[in-house]
Amino acid sequence: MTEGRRSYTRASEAERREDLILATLDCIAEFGIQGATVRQIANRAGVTGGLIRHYFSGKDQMLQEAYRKVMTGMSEIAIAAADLGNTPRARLQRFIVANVTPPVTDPRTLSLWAAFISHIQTDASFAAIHRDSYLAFLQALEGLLTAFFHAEGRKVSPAECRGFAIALNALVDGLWLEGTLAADMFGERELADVALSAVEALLRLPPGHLSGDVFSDDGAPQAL
Amino acid sequence: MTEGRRSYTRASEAERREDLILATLDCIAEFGIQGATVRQIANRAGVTGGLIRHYFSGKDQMLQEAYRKVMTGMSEIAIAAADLGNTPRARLQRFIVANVTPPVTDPRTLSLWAAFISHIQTDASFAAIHRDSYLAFLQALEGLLTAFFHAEGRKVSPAECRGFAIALNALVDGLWLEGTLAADMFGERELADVALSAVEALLRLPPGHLSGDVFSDDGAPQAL
DNA sequence: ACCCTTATTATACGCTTGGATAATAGGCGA
DNA sequence: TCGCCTATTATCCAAGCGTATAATAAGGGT
Repeated sequence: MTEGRRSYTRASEAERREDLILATLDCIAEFGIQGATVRQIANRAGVTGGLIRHYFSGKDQMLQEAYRKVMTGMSEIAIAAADLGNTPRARLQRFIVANVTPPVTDPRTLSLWAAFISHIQTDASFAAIHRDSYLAFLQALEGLLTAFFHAEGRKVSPAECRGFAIALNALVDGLWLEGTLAADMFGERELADVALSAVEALLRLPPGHLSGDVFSDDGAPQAL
Repeated sequence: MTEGRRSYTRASEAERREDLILATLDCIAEFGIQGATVRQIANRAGVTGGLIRHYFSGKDQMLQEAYRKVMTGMSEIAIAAADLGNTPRARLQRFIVANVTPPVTDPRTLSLWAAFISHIQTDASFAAIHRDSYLAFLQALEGLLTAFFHAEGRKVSPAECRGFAIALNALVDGLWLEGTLAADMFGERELADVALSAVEALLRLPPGHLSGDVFSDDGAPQAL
C-alpha cells in the first residue's frame, strides 16, 4: 500500500525560478498575500515546498523577485506600445493609452501591485524596488515628452518638463487605479479617451491634438 | 509566586471598539498586514486577544471596520478643508490642496490604504467599502466642480462634468500616491503647486486662475 | 552502462495563528 | 453593601506557517 515517492523531472534553474515566481504571483492574485504561502506556491508550481529554499534564500527573497517582475512587466508593455509609434506624438499617445488599457489595466495586476506597495513602508528591499521602477517610469515619460515637445517645435525648460512628467505620471497612475478598481463604470475606450483629453489639457495642447485621430499617423489599424 | 490575573478596568462598548480599531491601524502601519495579528493588536490596545471576539465577529470584521475608518477619515479631512473656503473657487482649491498635503499625504495612511486595496479583489466586503468611498469622493468632487463652473458662469454639461471629475480624481489620487511614496523627491509646497497647476490645465482655465493667489479670496492667512 | 552529482521529495520541528472555552473580577442596580 | 451580570482574562486547541534536514531518484559525463 505504500505509494512510493512521486516521480518528477528536473528543470533548468532559469525555468524553475520563473515557474516559482509565476506561481507566487498567481497565489497572491488569487488568495491575497496572506494566502500566498510556501506550500500554496509550491503546489501551484507543481513542486514541493522545500524546493523554494533550493532556489531562493527564503520566501521573502522570492517575493521581492516577484515584485520586480510585476513592475518590469508593466513598464515593458507600455514602452513596447510606445515603440510602435512612428512619430514622437504617436509614441506619447500610445504610451498613455497602453497604461490605461488591458493588459496593464487589469484587476490581477492591481492586486499584485497593491500587495507589494503595502510592504514598502515596512521593508526596505521593497522600497528600493519601488524606487527603481518609479524612476524608470518617470524617465521614460520624460524622454517621450522632451522628444514630443522638440518635434512640435515647442520650447520647454527641463524643469517644466519634469513638472509635466510628474503630473502626467500622477494622472496615468490615477486613471489606471480608477479604471481597474471600478472597471465596470467605464466603457471599453472611455478611459483611454479621458486619458488623452486630460493629457492634452495638461500639456496645454489644443483639444483633439492628441486624442482626435487616434493612431492615424503611423499606419497602425484604426481602433473601431 | 503566583502572580494572579492582571487587573483591568471596564470600558464602554464604543470606547473599546474605537481602541481596538485604532490599534489595528497602528499594527498594520507598523508591521504590515502580516504583522497585524490578533495578539499584536490586542497588546497594542492594552487588552488580551480574546476580547476582540467579544466586540467583533472575528478578525476580518474588525479589519473591515478599520478600513472604513481610514477612508472616511481621509475624505472628511479633505471635505472639512474645502468647507473653509468662502467661494466655490476657494473650496475647490482647498479640496485639491488638502488631498496632496499632510495629514492626508502620509506614509502611514498610504500603508493602510494599500494593505486594504490589495484585499478588495479577494474579499467582497472590502470591495463594497471601496466602492462606497470612491463614489462618495467622486460625488464630492463633482459637487465642488459644478458649483465652481456655475460661479464662473461657465456652461458645462453633466457628462463633461463627470469626465472632469474622473480626470481630477485620477490626478489627485496619483499625486497623493507619488507624493507619499517618493516624499523625499518633493519640496514642501511643490506637490500642491503641481496639483493646482495641473487642475487648472485640466479644466482649461487660464494659468494662475487657481494657483496664483492661493487662499487670498477667503481671508485665510496667505501661505509663505 | 554505471556512477556521481544534485535537483527534488518527504518528513519533522518549533512557532504562531485565529478562534473556542472556562475562570474571574469590575462595577452597577437593588 | 451585597449580589448579579458581563466585560475581561487566561488557557487551550487544531491548523498552518516558514524552515531545516535526510532520503531518493533523475539524468548527464565518462
